Amino acid sequence: MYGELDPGVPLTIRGIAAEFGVSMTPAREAVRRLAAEGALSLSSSGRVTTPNLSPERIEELAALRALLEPELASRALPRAHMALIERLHTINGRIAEHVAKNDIAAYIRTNLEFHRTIYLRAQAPAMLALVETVWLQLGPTMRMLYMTRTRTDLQRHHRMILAALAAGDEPGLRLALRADVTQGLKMLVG
Amino acid sequence: MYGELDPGVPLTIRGIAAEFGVSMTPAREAVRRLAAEGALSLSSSGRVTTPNLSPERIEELAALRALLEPELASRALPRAHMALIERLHTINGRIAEHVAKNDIAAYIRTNLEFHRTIYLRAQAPAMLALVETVWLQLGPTMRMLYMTRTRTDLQRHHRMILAALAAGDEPGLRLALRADVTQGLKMLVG
DNA sequence: CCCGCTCGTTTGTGATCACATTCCTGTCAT
DNA sequence: ATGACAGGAATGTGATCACAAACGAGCGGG
Repeated sequence: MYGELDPGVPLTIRGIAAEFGVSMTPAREAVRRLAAEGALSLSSSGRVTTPNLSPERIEELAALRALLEPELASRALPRAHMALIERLHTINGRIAEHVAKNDIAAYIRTNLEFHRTIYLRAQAPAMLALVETVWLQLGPTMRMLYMTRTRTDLQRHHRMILAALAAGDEPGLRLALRADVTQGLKMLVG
Repeated sequence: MYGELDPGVPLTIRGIAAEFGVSMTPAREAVRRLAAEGALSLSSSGRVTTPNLSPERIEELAALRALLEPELASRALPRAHMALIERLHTINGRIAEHVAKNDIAAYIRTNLEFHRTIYLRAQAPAMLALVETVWLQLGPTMRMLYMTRTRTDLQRHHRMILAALAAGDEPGLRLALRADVTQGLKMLVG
C-alpha cells in the first residue's frame, strides 16, 4: 500500500515466513488474503508477485477512487469540526517534509493518512474498506507515479480540500477530491 | 452471496473441511479470505459466523451498490448489443420462474447473474470485483430482505434497465439501476 | 550463436499434529 | 428455579512434513 515494493517483485511464502519469524502457515494465509484483494497477483502456478498494472487497470482504479472518495468526504463533511481540520493541517505539514526529503514511501503513507483521517469521520467502515482495497492495489504503482511527479503542485489539492471542509462547501469538496485523486492518472496517460 | 445461509449462522473450519472433503488447511484459508472481505465475521476468539448486519451497515452497502453499479452499467452501455439484451431477457424469464416457485436462493443467484451479465460488458474487472465484495457481504441479509418482499414489482426495474439499454439512454439506465438496487433497502427501513 | 532438453532445486499445496483457548453441558448449592 | 462452577468436548492456531509441480542453471546439439 505504501509503495515500498516496486511492481513485479516476486515474493515467496517461505521468504515472508522467515522475514517475520513465523512458519509457512500464517505467511501463506496473509499472501492469499492479499492476493484475493488484488494487492498481490498470483501466477497460474501459484507464484506470488506484486501486481504489474496495465494502464487500463490504473485508469479503472483511479476511477474507483474518484467515485468513492468524494462520497466518503461528503459523508464526513457534516462531522468535520475545527479539531479535524487542525489535524489535517498538521499532516499536510508532514507531507511537505517528506516531499522535501524525497522520501516517497513516507510521502505516500502520510498522503493516505490525510485521506483516511477525513474518511474515518464518515462513519462508513465498508466504504473505507473498499477504498483501502483500491489503495492496496495501487500501492506498488503509486511509487512509480510519484517518482516522476513535479513537486510543486502536490499540495495544491490538499489545500483546496481543507478550504472546502472549512467552508462546508460540499460540491467544492467533491471536486477537490476528484482532482486530487485523478491528478496522478493524467501524468501516466501523458 | 446467494443467500443460502441465514445471518448469524456459526461455521467451523473442521465442519467446512469435512463438508468439502478436504483438510483443515484449505478450509481455513477460504474462511479467512472471506472474513477479510467481510463475507464472514470473525468473533474476537476466532469463531466464524455469517455476518449479522446492522441497519446502518446495510444502508452503507446499499449506497455502495447505488454508487458502483450505475457506473458499471454506464460503462457497459456502449458495448450493449442486441445479443446481450436478448440474453438479459432470457435471464429475466428465469427470474420469474424462481419467483413463482418461491425459491429465494435461486432468485438471488439469477438476479445477480442479470446484473453481472451487464457489468461484464463494462470491461472493468476491478470495479466488478468490488461490487461482488458488496454482494458477498449482503448475501445472508438479502435472503431476509427478499423473503418479505411483494413479488409483483420485483421485475419492474429490470424491465426499465432493459428498456434503457435498448434505447441507449444513459441517464435512464443509471436511474433504473439505482432504483433496482435501493428498493430492498426501503423495505428494511419501513 | 541460439535453441531445446535435463536434472537438481525451489516453491506452493494439502495433511496432520500438538497445544492453548473457548465453549458448552451437567451438576450442585443456594 | 436460578445461578455459579467444573470438567470435558470442540475449536482455532501455528508448526512440520511429504509430495507434485514449476523454475532455472547448465549442457549438448544444430
